[in-house]
Order: sequence, then C-alpha cells, then structure tokens
Amino acid sequence: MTDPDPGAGADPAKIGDGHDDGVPAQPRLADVAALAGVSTATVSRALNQPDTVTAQLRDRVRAAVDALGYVPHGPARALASRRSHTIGAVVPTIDNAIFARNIQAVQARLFESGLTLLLASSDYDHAREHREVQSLVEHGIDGLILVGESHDPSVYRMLEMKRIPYVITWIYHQDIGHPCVGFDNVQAAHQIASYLLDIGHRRIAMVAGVTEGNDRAAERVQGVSAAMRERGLHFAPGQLVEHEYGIAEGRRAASRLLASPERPTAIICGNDVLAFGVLIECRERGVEVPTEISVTGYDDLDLSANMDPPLTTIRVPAAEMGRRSAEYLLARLENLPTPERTELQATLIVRESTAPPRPR
Amino acid sequence: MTDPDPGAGADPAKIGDGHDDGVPAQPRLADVAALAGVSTATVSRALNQPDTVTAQLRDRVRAAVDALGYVPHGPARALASRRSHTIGAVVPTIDNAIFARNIQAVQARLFESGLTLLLASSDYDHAREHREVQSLVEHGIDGLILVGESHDPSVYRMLEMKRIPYVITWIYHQDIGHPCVGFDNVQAAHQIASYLLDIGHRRIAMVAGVTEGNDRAAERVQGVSAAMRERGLHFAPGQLVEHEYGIAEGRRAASRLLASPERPTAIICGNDVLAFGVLIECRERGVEVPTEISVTGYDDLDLSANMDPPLTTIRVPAAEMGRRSAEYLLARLENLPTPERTELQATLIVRESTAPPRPR
DNA sequence: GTTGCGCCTGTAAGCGCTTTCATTCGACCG
DNA sequence: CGGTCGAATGAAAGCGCTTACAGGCGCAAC
Repeated sequence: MTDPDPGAGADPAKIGDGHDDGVPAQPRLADVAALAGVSTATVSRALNQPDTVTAQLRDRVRAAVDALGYVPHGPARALASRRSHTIGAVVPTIDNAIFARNIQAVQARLFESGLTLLLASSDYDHAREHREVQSLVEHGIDGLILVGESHDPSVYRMLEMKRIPYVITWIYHQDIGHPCVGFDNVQAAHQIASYLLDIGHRRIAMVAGVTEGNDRAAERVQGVSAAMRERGLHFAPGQLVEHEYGIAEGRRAASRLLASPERPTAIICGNDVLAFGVLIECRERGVEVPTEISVTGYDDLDLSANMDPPLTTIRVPAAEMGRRSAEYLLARLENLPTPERTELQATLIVRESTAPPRPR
Repeated sequence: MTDPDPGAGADPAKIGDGHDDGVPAQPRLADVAALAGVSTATVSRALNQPDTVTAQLRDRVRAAVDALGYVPHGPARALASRRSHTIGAVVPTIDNAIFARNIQAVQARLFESGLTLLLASSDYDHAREHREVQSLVEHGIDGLILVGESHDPSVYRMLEMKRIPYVITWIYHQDIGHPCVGFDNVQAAHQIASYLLDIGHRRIAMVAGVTEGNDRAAERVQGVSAAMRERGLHFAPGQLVEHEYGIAEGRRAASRLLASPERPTAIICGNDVLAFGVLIECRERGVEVPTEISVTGYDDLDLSANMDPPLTTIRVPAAEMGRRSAEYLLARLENLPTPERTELQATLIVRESTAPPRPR
C-alpha cells in the first residue's frame, strides 16, 4: 500500500534535465541530506539553528548546499513552521516621496533581520485597502504595517482573527487603540499655525490634503483650526480647501486663493508638494514670498530646504518611523518586550518662506 | 492504521478559543468543505476554477466561506500548486522618485491580476542585490523584475536553475541577451547632448550618476561622450564628474564646475535631481540659467517643468515601463505569447533651462 | 564495569492546499 | 427502458519542509 522507500532521491521524476548524473536540477532538502549523508531533519536544523548541531556537521551540510546550489522553498517552510518570514505594508501610494522614504527604511530594516517586504498600495481607498490586506494575509505575512488609524473594520477583524501583529504608523495620539509608531499630527499642525499667528498673521488659508479616508490630513486641518480658534479666529469661506497630492494641484489652489478679494497673508499647506505648487504659482504671478505672503509645508522633503525661498515646514521622521515600525513587529515576532505605542517627534523647521505679514 | 474520519472538523486541537460551537477560530479549507457539505477538492475548485462547478455549489461554498471568514493559506496553496502568485522586484532604492513611480505602476498592475509584489532594494550594491534576489527566490516568487542588465552572474544562474521568468528594465539596446522592457539610454543621452551641440555649445560638462555597477548611468555618459566625439569634442579634465543621487550632491558638483577657469557653457546631468542641485547652486551664485549656462536633466519629474527656469530633460516612461514589465511576466506565467524585448521611448523635452551659449 | 544522563541525530507525522484519478450521477440515444 | 458518454464530485496522494519524539552514543560518576 505504502511506498516501501519514500525517502529515495532516485525517483526519476525528481531529476531535471541534464544527464542523469544524480544532480537534481532543483534540489530539495532531501537531496542535500543525501549528499551530506544525514537526515533531512539534521539539514533543517543545521540551516535554521546552527548552534544545535556539530560544527563538523554544519560544514558538511553547508558544503552540500553549495555543491547543489540548494535554495530552500519558502512556502513549504512557511507551511511547516507557520512563519513566512514576510511582513506586509500597505501605503496609500508609493509614488509620494515621503512614503517612499519610509518604505525604503522599512525594507532595509527587515532585510537586516532576514525578512522580506510585501508591499501594497491602497490609493487612499478603504475598499481597495481591504482587498490588499486580505491578499497580504493570504500570503501568510507574519506582521503588517498600516498607515493611519482609520481602516475598514474588517481589516482589523481579519488581523485579529488571524492573530497577525500589526502596527499603525504616521499617526500618534493618546487614545489610539492599536499598537503604533507615529507622531502627533494635530500638535504639529497646531504648532505651525501658532507660529504663524505669533508672528502676526490673521488671515490664514489652508491647502489641505484630501481628508476623506485620510486621518492624517484631517488631523492636520484639525490642528490648524484649533490654533486659530484659540485666538478667536477661523477660516474665512473658501480659505480652507482640499486638494489631491501634486504640484499642479497646489498651483491651482494658490491661483484661486491669490485671486480672492481678501487675500490671505499666509497659506498653510498639508504637505510639501502642495507647498511647492503654491510657491511656484506665487513666483509665476509675481507675488513675493514671504514679504507679500507666507507659505508653509509639511514633510520636509530634500527639496524644501532648497526652494526659493527655502520652505518653512514640519520635519517628519519618515525613515525613523519606518525603521521603528519594522522593529516593533520584529520584537513581537520574537516575543521580546516592546512598547505598544511610540511617539516620534515632528518638528517645526522655520526657513525663509515665512515672515510677519506686511502692515497694510 | 489510518484515521477513520480524517475529514472531521471536530478535532479539538483545531478549534480555537470561544465556546466549542464548532466554528474554528482559523478555519481551513476542510472546515469550509464540512460546512458546505462537500469535499475539499470541490471547495478548492469552486474557489479557483468557478466555471468547472455548478452555480448552486459555487454559491453554497461562497456562503460557507463568508460564514466562517475563511481566508486561504497562501503558503499551503503555493506548495501544492507550485505557484505563489507573487512577483519580486529589486530596485536600487525606492527612495528615488522615478523608481517609486515605476514600482507604483508595477504594484498596481499586479494587483489587477491578483498578484502581490515582493519588493527589495539593492542600494546599488551587486552583492546585496544577490542576497535580496536569493531571498525573493526562496519566497517562491513566480517572476522577477530587475533594473539594468549588469548583475552578479549568480543571479542569472539562480533564475535559470529555478526556471523563474524575469525581465530587465530601465535599459534597452540591440544586444541585450535577456527579456527586457526599457528604453535606450545611450540614444537618449546622445540626443540631449546633440541638441546642446546643435545650438552651439562646445564646452560641455557632465554631472553623471555613479557609474560603477550602474549600467544606466554608464550608458548615459557613453551617449553624451559619443555625441561629443562625433563633433571632435571631448570632456575637458574635471568636466565629467560622478555623484551620488541628491540635491546636495548636484550643488556640490555645480559649485566646483562653476568655479573652474574654463567654465562650461552647459551642464548635462545624469538625472533630474542632480540637475535641481545644479540649478539651485547657479541661482545661489547668481549665475543665470540659461543665459550664462545651460542645464539639462534626465527623468522629467513633476517638478522639472515647474523649476525656475523649467528644466530641459529626457522624459522617461517610468510608469509605462512598470506596467509593461509586469505584463510581460503575467503573460509568461499564463504561457501567452509576448515579445521578449520591448523598446519604450525616452523623449527629449526642451524647456527654458537651455539656450545657445552667449557669444564671448 | 555498569548505570545514568545529556547531547546529537534520525524517524515520521503533519502543515493546508491542489490535483490526478476514479467514481457517481444524469442526460441522451438507440 | 437500458446503455453509454460526459460532466460534476470525491478520495487520496503528495507539494517540501519543520519538529515533536524516540533512540543512540559517549562520557562521568559510582
């Protein structure tokens, strides 16, 4: 009934092309074991827990691996060990310098620990995000990095059900009910608005990112609004606008704002790229920054310090956040103690795109 | 000898927490089968080849899946089917707008077809790239996207051995011995140099990317050199420099070039970011572009058209290349016919950062 | 010279799914 | 109305690896 010799590596079906020289084209663990003259269990141990095995044996296995060009088969390993050695990440879009930097740091850190990154992007769409997450979960990810707190409830449900550790990034505040590594968007936005108010601005406009389904963008609006409210101010009609990410969008927004009868003395942007657009439109229209109008960004891209004038902005710890979020998951996977929530600092960088408003 | 009832879902070890209500915490295919009252084979078919199954059955299975919140286990599926439904990509760095755009397109296209992207970055280091590729191969990727043609030979060897389809991107020329989707860097660089020569420039400098281990950067230098050679010109000493990617690096290069006794009348940059640096340094030093000096880039980032002055550059089909390279692999996986090599166009975009040199 | 204890290594049972092959069922034809 | 063929389903054998568990061996202690 049963195969009398299941361990035999000589099954011709297993041997690829080439002369039948006994060197399988796609060697399996059993082939390595046969060549090294040990059992598959030993090879597995020699490879995965080298310490539990004789040095001599280790070398012998290593030699066999090299001789055959053996590469372990991850799915089989994942199936048997319930660990895929992969981490998933879903970002709104990779095509945004600040996320790219963040993801680069995540990938680099994971690689250091021998893990691989599964990357997906949601295009700021919760439904799509849900499908992306499901796809990642199907692939057996050991952990997941998410951007922001607001997600389809089924996302959290799935993670819970599958017992997959995850971490929320790009956001931090007292009452986040999830593990997170981020910074306080409300506070940072509040800070930049307060700075503008402190130097005398009263007519402030804001070019925010699209807030629907984007809690980071929403919190930034919230922080600015709060700072204004504290001084008894609020946005005049049409002075708080939302735009998608992009230079052209920033220009369009600025173009409208600059044409308004009560032109603002300062424009706060939800990110640096929008601010670039605003700066460019100002230049195009001959509106001097910062003498006629102040402009601020949020992110502190490399270019920001090099704009003309250099952009006042919030420096966001994108790379550190990437590294730390990876490390959180790494720690969880090793069952090492690690704080559930870590707050990073976003700092105001004052440059020359802001100045007190010109007296009328 | 054998379990008389192997299909039973009642094995207590399988049931997670909660009351023993027969609803497993982490349902497997067998649980779905049990609930739907069919075999696991049928469930598998209903899920993967819906057409081969009765509509009624399909619905029944679908219902059971929903009821249990079943999510297939990718590694197991990959092990059994020899398909992981993942594609790997290794780029030098994600933290470079043009690669980010490319990868974004890859990911989006793969997602459309239900595949997932495994992303790695090599940091322009062949040794590291090799390890990254090995790691991806271990994870069982069904295909691989590589940047450029020059890689550690063992990379190609491994792909060959494992029979993993791959595609080379960001490069194209007649004698590439690998499947590729790219554009001709030599020709594009030749074109931009020729344009400068045509409008009268003779003292031309180049700020190239680092060419070691980067065939794209090398080809761009080659294209420019060739164009100059055709007119009996060559780079003066110190007028061909290589710099890492970055604005600061571009500034540093420009700073030296502008200070040289025989100041060039045009600076060709290996990418837009270096060109931004050059442009910024010129502005800082009061060197007018393009009247005193012409500057060109390569990539055509969003910002390039919005610089002051707008940057003359080569527009690179980053997103299309991403989409097409994904599609190449998709076709290969389906055994559909697809061209082994496809050439995309990189086009010269003339803007205001270039003009004829000022007569002396 | 035994006995006992550890340390290594081997045996073998799965991990959860796909897929071949066999079987069943129903429809259709003679 | 029985027989035949095709379509739909089920049974069961792995996919390549990990990991209890068992077993063997050498050494120290008695």
